[in-house]
Amino acid sequence: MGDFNHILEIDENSQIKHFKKGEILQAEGQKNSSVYYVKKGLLRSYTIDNKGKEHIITFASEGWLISNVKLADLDITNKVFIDCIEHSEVIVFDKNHFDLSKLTNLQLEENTRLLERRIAVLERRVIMLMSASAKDRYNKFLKTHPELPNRVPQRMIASYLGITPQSLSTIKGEIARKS
Amino acid sequence: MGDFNHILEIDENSQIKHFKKGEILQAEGQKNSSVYYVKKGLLRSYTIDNKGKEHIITFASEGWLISNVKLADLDITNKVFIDCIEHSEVIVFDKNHFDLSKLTNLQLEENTRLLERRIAVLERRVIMLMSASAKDRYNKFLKTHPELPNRVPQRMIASYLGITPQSLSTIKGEIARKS
DNA sequence: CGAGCGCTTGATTGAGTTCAAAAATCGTGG
DNA sequence: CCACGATTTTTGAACTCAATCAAGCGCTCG
Repeated sequence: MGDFNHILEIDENSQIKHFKKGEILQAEGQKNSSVYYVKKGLLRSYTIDNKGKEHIITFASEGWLISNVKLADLDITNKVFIDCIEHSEVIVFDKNHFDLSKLTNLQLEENTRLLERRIAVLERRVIMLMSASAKDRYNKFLKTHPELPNRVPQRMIASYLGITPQSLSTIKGEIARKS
Repeated sequence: MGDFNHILEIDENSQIKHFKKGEILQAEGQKNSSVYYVKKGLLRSYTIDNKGKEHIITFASEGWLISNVKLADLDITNKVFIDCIEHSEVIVFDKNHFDLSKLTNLQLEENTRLLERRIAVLERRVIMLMSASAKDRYNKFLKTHPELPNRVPQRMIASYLGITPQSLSTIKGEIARKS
């Protein structure tokens, strides 16, 4: 994740916690949303659409931050869940830790870089979803996250790619048959 | 766009410019990317995929900022174009204006809020693309951008929604027939 | 050992694309 | 201001990719 040392300093507003596989760190609409830094393990954030389907927004493995975006000024509230795919060791930052007015200039700069990185990732994902076939998206996923297929159930990868588990299975079959 | 007065202060690094319809403000891979605030008119940012198809990332009408995200630390460079849909009056901020180390704390806070808003919008778009049909996406678009259909060619709306102009035309026909 | 969950595989269906051509609109120069 | 060419939009037919429906297999965990 780089060297965001200042923003990740552990202080009175943060603590190390352990979560078991399947544990929910943050449920929908939770008020005081935290920011989580994954020391070890694997988390995911996802929403549930109005048809009851899960859509994974991000995976966060070792060294990554995960959080819901706080939107004081916007009526849009993305109902986001965060839970645990593997047993994980996580630094939990109280929202106060990321309270802008309490941050130093250096911390704000680091935070900005984190946000910009996230924007770039999201933009690329939007473009992928609009332009690439399911197979292309899966191949791209394998390139950018080569280690995840071993750690994440297929159905979650499908959910991340925006396709059904059945389609992903078929795609995998086609790829395997070629080689 | 809210009240981002501090970050939008005009200084020696910014200037007001007029652009004609069709003019390109920023071409792919341009080094010193600027940030544009639309006083009047309409801009768009878009990419071109490897099949040569345009995909619109954002529309920016009066009161909105538009820019490419700068990613010093990431190998990913989204090749983004910005051009003019209507004759527009734009404040062009030199990249130095948004040079983090030169910003005050207050400006950094405002910048952070802008970035977070953008993330929320992008996340919702990702979820939309993964869960909603073309018709649903179009209806949602009409709700959130009721004025744009009068100002933007259909094919660009289609490009924004991730569908072909033909499909959008068909969808519009269906909607019209119902009422 | 059996129940349940996840993955695979195949048949069918449907939303959206592609290809093609006609109709409408826009823009520009005379 | 009109006319003509260019671009956009509409419409229709054929096709394609991925979703849905459905059945069967294999593994794990209780």
